[in-house]
Amino acid sequence: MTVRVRFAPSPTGFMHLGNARTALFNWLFARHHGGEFILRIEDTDRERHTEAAVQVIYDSLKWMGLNWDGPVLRQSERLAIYHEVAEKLIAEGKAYRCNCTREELEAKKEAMKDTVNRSCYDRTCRDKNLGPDCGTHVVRFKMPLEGESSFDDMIQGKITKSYKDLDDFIMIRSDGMPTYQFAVVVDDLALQITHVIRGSDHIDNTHDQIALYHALGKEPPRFGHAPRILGLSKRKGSPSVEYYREALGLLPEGLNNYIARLGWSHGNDEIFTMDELVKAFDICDVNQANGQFDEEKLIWVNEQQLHIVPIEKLASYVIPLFEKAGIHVEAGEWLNKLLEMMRMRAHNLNEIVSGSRFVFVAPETYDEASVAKHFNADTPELLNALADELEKLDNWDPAAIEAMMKAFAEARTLKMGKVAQPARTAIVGIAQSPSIGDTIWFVGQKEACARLRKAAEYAKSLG
RNA sequence: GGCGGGUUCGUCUAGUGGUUAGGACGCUGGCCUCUCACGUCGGUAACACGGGUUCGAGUCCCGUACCCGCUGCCA
Repeated sequence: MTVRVRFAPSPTGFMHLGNARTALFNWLFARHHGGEFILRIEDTDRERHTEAAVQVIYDSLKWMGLNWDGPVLRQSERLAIYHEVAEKLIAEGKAYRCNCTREELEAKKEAMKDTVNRSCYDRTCRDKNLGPDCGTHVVRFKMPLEGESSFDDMIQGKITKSYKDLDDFIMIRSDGMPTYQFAVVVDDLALQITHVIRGSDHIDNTHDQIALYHALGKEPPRFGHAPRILGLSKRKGSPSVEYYREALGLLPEGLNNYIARLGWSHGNDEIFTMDELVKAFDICDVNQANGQFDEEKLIWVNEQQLHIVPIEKLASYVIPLFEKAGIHVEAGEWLNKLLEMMRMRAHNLNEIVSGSRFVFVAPETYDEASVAKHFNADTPELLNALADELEKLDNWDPAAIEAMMKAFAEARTLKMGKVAQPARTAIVGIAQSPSIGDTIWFVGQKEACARLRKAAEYAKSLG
């Protein structure tokens, strides 16, 4: 039997990190077992979903690299099937029509308020055998009254619940739309889903769903309920893939790696490529306990991925960000070299762009602290002399530039820092940049000399 | 309230009856060094609590506390 799993989000307009992890776990499970990963849009709540919201799901999944198999299923397009199944269950006495009004239900609930178990519908209509002509009505599932429901969760272990705590839940609403609880079973059956991996907030629903499978004479799939991610408040904007991607300059590999490790582990391993994740992922190794989201660690994991992704891939991530910053770059050897230089000192994609800016744009101002620390009365002469030397250099190469500067410093009995730091400030605008040879090399001979001379003028103006 | 789950450093976690309770993030000290970083070597800090079972319990059982979820004609 080939493994078939699905990710079934409802289109809310953004991809919540918790949902993203559910998608990842499903995808990893499918790829690990050579199975299929199906995408289904849960849009039975017609008020809430829009096409733009559906597009967000596609975009986020694509960015994360979680490609799905086959066509996307839309619940809203399958109304007829739900009714067919509901009618069949009614005919078999396994479901029934209920014309209790919302007001009546509300009143009953209010009356039951102080009783021991106030959570269930009182089953007024259960044995009335109401026909389709009973007015406005819903269709309810006829839950067994005695015994207990139990299933072996791939993550949580054995979970048991007594039928007396289970409700005659609604399958079809009075407006004819199926409820999630009902549609999910019909759809998972139609898609021949073998394993359902979802958030632990669905644990209690599972008993209802299994009862439905039994009523339909079908074998339920295996379930795996992943713990929740805590601490994703809306405080900093919506806790979504889109938000963190931009705010933190994430690589998909970084997000995936972090999110996978939150609630799942593989010995002491921390950093995984996507291939390694697929190989190592086992749903049984997922934790039962909820986990606290830790942005600091996300940042660190992302940084580690920044260090190891193939350089061409890194280039493809970063080129659009450069464009956005008004800097045009093209893929190629030169860009790769720049990225190799920057990736180790940047913590994320955004910092690669901001840290590389000096290569393309001359500083307009000089950082105050850097000037205070590295510029003095000798600086104009020093920078001009250095520019002279640089101009004479006919071997334009980072190592040669550095060697020249070392010799330059030595000739003046200065330490390297006394030359490199003023030069760096002059060229970058701040005394922080990659190694001085690389820094100058990337700026280019002519431009570097110009910046040195310009800074010399500036230093002179300081008096 | 009822029901279902959970509980190892601040955080993510390893651990499946005998360990100096390990790793990672963070924080912190040193080294490296032309700066910023990277890296590297150290330090910091945990078995929620109370009862059992056992020669021996973070590991098994029970209770308490706390946390999460469900209790919708939301998904």
